[in-house]
Amino acid sequence: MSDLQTPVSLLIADDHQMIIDGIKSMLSGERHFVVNGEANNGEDAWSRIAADPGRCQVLLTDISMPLMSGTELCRKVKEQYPHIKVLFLSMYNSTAVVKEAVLAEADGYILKNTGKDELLSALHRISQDGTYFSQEIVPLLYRQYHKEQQQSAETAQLSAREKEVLALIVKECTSEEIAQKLFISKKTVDTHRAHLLEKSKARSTVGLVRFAIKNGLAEW
Amino acid sequence: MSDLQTPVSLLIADDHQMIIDGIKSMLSGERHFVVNGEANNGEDAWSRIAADPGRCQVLLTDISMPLMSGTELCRKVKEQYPHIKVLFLSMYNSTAVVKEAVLAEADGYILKNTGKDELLSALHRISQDGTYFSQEIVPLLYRQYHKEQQQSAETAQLSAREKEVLALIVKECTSEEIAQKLFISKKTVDTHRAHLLEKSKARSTVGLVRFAIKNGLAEW
DNA sequence: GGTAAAATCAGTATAAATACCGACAGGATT
DNA sequence: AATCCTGTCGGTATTTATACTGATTTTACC
Repeated sequence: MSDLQTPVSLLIADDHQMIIDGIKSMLSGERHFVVNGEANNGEDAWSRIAADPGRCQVLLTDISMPLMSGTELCRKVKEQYPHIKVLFLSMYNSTAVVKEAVLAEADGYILKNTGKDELLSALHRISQDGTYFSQEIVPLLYRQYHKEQQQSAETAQLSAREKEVLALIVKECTSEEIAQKLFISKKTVDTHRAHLLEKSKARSTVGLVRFAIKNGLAEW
Repeated sequence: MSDLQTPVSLLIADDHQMIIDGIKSMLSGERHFVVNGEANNGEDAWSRIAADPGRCQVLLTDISMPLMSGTELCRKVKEQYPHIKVLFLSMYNSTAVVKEAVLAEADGYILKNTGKDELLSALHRISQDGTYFSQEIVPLLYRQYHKEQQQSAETAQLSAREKEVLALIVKECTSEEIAQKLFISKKTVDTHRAHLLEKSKARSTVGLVRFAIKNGLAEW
């Protein structure tokens, strides 16, 4: 994929400029990698890739970003330009988020609280057609893999409708209001709430909100 | 405070190692500043400062960290070692968080989505006995200053007890449970809740949770 | 020593959420 | 054909939260 003469080109997408600048500084001494693009949101990143797909070999992206999330960005990239490798940079190590990333066909996933060395390891592995997942999240993947078809699901896979209801709950809507907005009965909303409580193992609406936040299921 | 011969020594506290490494990389070319200490939580940072107060001239710290928050760390530092400058690095630009920082006698406050240039400007200003607050948060400070004594207070200043109750609400406790934990009547908890709803302008408990998150009033 | 805010508690009433029960239609899967 | 999941509703009952009004004590501050 790359030799010493032609470094691997990177595109960094993160809404925190400090992270971008930090990574650029870290890699400034590296001859194997060169950052030749940056974006502060998913849509911007997508435009840059679409404008010149050959310019970017590895996409280093945050999960939660404005306009377009990292996972959505990843999906689009993998669909259109499967040659581009995607490495996620995330704050969260929750099972659901990791699972989302894997389903989006990510090549790697590292946490922001890891250091320079691990970043370089990840980039090396990924640019050589490998994958790299932080040590902290490997157990999550393992557990996920082995419990996938059990309904125990501490992670819970919510249906589309349930996610819709949850998003409105987080927006401070009452069941009545949600019913009106979705053109369904309040009773149906209650049923969805009950299922959400089960799947998220929450005790109350507050728990649902926490669940939504941790799993990136609501706009913030 | 410093000349070209003796660079300004920095201590960085952030639970995201990547931020620390990023800043170190950014400053590696700078002769004016030298990072000679790092910590991943507030307590660790405090230990390092207490161990050798002369080693650190500027403390660069995150707001939300495990064990001890950045604001608490700042308070202790300013109380014991007022010569140490404190620059906050934060994800949030909410009025309440900024106010907390200012009340803790911070010398500066910059957002993580700002870049290398602004970081250097901030460090220069602060190390020369000045202050530096990100452009984005200046309006917040201004507004805060002028609306301080009005009860309109879109930010709301919660009492210690109210914060205590709010923290438990976010932890999925019911009013009953909160009452038991704080050894007060459920009725009193209800009163606190009512005041919290007023001050936060929330419609329900969900709104309180959002408020707590946005203002960094609950552990996450 | 007065004033203001905070913290405490009570009563009453309504609104909202949760816990159960049961049901049925449609779609996908086996 | 049988099964499972999703989405859709209804009834009933209980628990929790919210909206009022009003009150006392403590604390802090001027």
